[in-house]
Amino acid sequence: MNVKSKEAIAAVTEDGRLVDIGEEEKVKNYLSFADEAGREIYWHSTSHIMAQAVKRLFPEAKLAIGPAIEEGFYYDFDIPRPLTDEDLEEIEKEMRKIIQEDLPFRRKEVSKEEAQKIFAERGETYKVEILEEIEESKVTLYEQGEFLDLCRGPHVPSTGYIKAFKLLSVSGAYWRGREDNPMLQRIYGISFDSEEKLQEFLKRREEAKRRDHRRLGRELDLFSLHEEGPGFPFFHPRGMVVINALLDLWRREHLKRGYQEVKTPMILERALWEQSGHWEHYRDNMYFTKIDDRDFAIKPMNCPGGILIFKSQLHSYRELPLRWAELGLVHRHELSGVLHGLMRVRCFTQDDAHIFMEPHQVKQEIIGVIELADYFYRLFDFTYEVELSTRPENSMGSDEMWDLATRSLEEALRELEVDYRVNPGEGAFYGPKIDFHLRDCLGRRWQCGTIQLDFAMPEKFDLYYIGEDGNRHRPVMLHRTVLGSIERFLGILIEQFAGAFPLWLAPVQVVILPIAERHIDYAREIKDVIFSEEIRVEINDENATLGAKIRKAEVEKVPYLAIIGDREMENRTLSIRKRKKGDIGSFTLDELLKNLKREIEEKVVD
RNA sequence: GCCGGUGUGGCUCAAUGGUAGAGCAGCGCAUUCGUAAUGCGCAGGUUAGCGGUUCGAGUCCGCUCGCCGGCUCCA
Repeated sequence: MNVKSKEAIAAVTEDGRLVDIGEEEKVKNYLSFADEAGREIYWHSTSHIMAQAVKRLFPEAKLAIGPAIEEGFYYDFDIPRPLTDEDLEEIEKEMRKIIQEDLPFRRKEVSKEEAQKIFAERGETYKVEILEEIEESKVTLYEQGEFLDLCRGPHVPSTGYIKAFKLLSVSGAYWRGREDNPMLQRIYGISFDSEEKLQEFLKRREEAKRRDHRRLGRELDLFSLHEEGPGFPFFHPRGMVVINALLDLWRREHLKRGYQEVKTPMILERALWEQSGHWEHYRDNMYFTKIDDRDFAIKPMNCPGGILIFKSQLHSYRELPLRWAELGLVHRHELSGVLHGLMRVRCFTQDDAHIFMEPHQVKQEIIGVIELADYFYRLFDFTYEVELSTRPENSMGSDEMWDLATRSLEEALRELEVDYRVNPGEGAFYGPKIDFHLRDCLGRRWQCGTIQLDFAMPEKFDLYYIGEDGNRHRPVMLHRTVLGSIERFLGILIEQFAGAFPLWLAPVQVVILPIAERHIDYAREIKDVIFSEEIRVEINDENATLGAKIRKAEVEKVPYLAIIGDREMENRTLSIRKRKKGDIGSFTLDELLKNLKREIEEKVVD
């Protein structure tokens, strides 16, 4: 938008700064709600309106921060009383008034000291605290009516610009995200430039709930969760079919890429975990037990086990890189409040692998893992986000080691031209990592694949191989997952497909529906043939109408239904119904089998 | 772990402090049916658990546990 239209809410200057309408000089273009930056301004402005409403209703409330987020905005308040849903309605009502009043957002530039004085007078202790950390001598304030906030801006010209909004939820949030700080009340909301868009958003959110893996997992009889094992999921026969179909492919692809499979015990002596550094850095997340008076730990990671295998033999440089994959069941004591269906659990199966290699092989191996992860994610049309996490505070190893490891990861990402974000201080305690994040049906991001480079563990365990020169050399170790946790990945898969898995993953691929009792024998014959072709087939011979059987199969999201009545028996054919599409016509058994096999082989995603 | 909410048959939900009920699913019987729900019947609950208030608690209060939405933390 180069011309200032009536939808314009802010502007971008030629040197790339975002400014208010009215402040603009040398404008490159104007922003509206249609622009990402415009939406952010719109949402941020709505958060100011919400804060104003809260201050009107709760004059004692103290303001913390109120940014725009990916979808919407929030504002944190320190209010003595917990807010209820009724309070939210009152706040919404007040916001409507403020929007009606069409108060202009006024920008003011003041000195930092002056700002501190203003906020101190108003009792806004959090704002004063924020000001203490601002280095610039000048700060900007935004004022609409009686409301004043410390803010960089820009904002929409006036409160009347906000056309439709809704407050979505209240929840607790630590001041500055630190556990030891007081807990504030955070109100989440969203706004749009039309009521229709708001309604569409709310509808989309409602529909997303129907894709929730926790709901579908129960409805499709894939898994269950029980009070008796919080965070420890139970997989049912149908869930295991999906997992095993996935793992079949996983094994084939790993074999193809030169991996070998290993398996290490779930319980290992505490001394091992002390040596690996887990005792020092990861103890709070571990479970412990005692056997014959010796202390053991339930493994939270698979690496020490893999290391013991490595150390069980002398290795030559000719063997490297050694790629050892392990579907390892790990247990981690996660805080009770973070458990979430299959996405966040206390025991999960990592599709782990440890690669032991020579230093010069590092980049190539990282590239290999990135490509493998990409293969799996593309298979399901997942879009994913990549993050590079650097050295955390509580970590082991030297700075040089960390620099080298971090650089290697960066180089591999650059070589493959992968877009990524840097996450400072978020690496593992033994090395930096590249993480792959997938999104669930509500847009929440979950880490799945990870590539962690580790120079520390080989040191701790004195790992070595014999080089070409006949001397001992230290291998570099790489920890990685591709799917991440099988549990989490299944959760994402369920939500991605809303339970309607591609044929190759579907727990039941074909259901045969005999129309009347006299068709059952023939239907069983057909079933046996399909079954012998390793296709997961069931027969619904219960005493119900065809319509009812079809409905049941559709609800269960079975990809193909084969209907058998008098006509089919006579012509030796099957009437085929495709999930969500309906009747697709008559096929001979051979034709059906050929089509099914092709669809399975090609792993068709529709 | 923290903040808030919440917990009634397998599932979805009813029940002014006064006898716990419905639909779906399940089971039985009848029906033998042509592309998303055939009919009738039966069974199923110490209202998450423990304690308290009360003549009387699913309902009010307290504690514990689970779950939901966030925060923090992570695959």
